[in-house]
Amino acid sequence: MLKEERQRTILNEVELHNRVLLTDIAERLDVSIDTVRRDVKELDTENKLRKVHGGAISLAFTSPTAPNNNTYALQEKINIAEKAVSLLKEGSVVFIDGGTTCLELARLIPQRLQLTCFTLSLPVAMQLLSKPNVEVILIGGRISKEAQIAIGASTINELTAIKFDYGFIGTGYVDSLHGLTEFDWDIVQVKKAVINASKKAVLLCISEKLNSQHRYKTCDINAINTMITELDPSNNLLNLFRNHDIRLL
Amino acid sequence: MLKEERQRTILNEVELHNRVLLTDIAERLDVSIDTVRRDVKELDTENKLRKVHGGAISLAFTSPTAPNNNTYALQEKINIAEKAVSLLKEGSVVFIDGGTTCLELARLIPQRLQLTCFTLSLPVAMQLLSKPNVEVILIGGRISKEAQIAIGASTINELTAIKFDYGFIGTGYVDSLHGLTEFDWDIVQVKKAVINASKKAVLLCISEKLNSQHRYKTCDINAINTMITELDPSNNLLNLFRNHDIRLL
DNA sequence: AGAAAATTTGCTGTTTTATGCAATATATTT
DNA sequence: AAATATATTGCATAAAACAGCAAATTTTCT
Repeated sequence: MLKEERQRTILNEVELHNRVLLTDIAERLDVSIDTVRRDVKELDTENKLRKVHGGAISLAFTSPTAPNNNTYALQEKINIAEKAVSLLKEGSVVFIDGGTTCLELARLIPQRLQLTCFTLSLPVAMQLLSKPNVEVILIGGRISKEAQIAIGASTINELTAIKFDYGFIGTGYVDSLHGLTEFDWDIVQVKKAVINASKKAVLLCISEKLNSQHRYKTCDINAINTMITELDPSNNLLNLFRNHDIRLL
Repeated sequence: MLKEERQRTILNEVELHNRVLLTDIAERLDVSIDTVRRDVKELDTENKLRKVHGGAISLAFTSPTAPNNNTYALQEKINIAEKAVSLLKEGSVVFIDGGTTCLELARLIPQRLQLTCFTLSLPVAMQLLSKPNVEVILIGGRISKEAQIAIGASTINELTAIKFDYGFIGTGYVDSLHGLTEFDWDIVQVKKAVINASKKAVLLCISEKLNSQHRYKTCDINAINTMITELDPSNNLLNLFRNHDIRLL
């Protein structure tokens, strides 16, 4: 195995799980601990990760951007984000919504993938700044303090002039019958606009939210092209969604 | 578990609940109390939190000045920001530029002051989110990775439709003769638009930048209404600016 | 292709760091 | 003041980092 490959593997591991142990990775790659240590040292001096006693941690872990350790159900969300990343193709023009799941998606975009990403979300935009090959376009507007995204008429207006290859969106609540719903009216308005502006709308949603609903409706479930949960697509919990014309991932 | 992970967890806990008990966290992390104690001690000397008898508390808890990291010439910038804050009046509609000085201004806006703040800067917008009485409006656009602000035609276009009471701006270089100049052309374009959109343009600038210049020109010094440095307005270094019709603060 | 040079890798012994434990001291509470 | 909880110190152990060296591999050059 080439040094490059090894270092790539280490980096992937770090980006994915925020950390690695030298011993683990040495065993997995079947090289001596010294080699791994040297690799990590190099990657550290290249500022690709941060070497610490016993292993290495992601830069995101230390830097101001996203010290996301208290995200609820982080593992599930990472799982979802990984599936979403697999949809991305070189040169795609995509929209990434706010919320912790979408933030994970932003975080897991591979360094070398060239993309144009639109977003309404401040944290997502911040996260994307660390991706050298991603052009970041923030759609501005009045900022919602809780959701940390742009909302309001001017925002919606801007959205009408764009078409995304994929719109990756989250939702507060989802139900096979009542579709996507939210607690907040303003948020529903921008989400509607996003879905309209997306050739394909991809819903990222942890299974815990399935079969829940709230006051304001964003769209019918049919408006969603692909739905990603942390579950296996064949899981029984998804049966109700299988009837609709939705791709499950 | 790596030491850094542990410390991260402790920090999160502190930031979240403003305090932790050493015994609690030791049990949760399944390490000895000594280890936690040592971690907390380290974090304390790094000024990430404050160690107290039996546990640790958040910095925000002790000092009103938030946990600021490693800004260059921070004290000067705080000084400038404080003067700028004194210009703010209840209900003002202002623009706040990017850069560390302006970020300090955003940070120092009093909690109870009611304002409408426009900005192009992601960090400034994030900072403003913690101000309950500030309406934050982010002007969107293509995001400059280095400057972390929105740039480009659509951004400039949006700026033409607004008038701010005050536009608080920074600059890369300033000179009494050559005016405000920058290293980056795109940035000059948006700054021009901001100055146009401001009834009064207020320049925030540490004295170190006085009498320096660069390639692209933002505006003449006369376009600036008020100039704030960390120096006393009577300081000799400001003599060259006194001739112009500028208010020094 | 084959030799020489440069790089990479694994191994050795040594040094440093991290952690837990116990004894003692200090602070806090009742 | 006594009882309890928390801090400090020194020490022992294990794990990890480091430095130097030699074997193995890759690259470069003829």
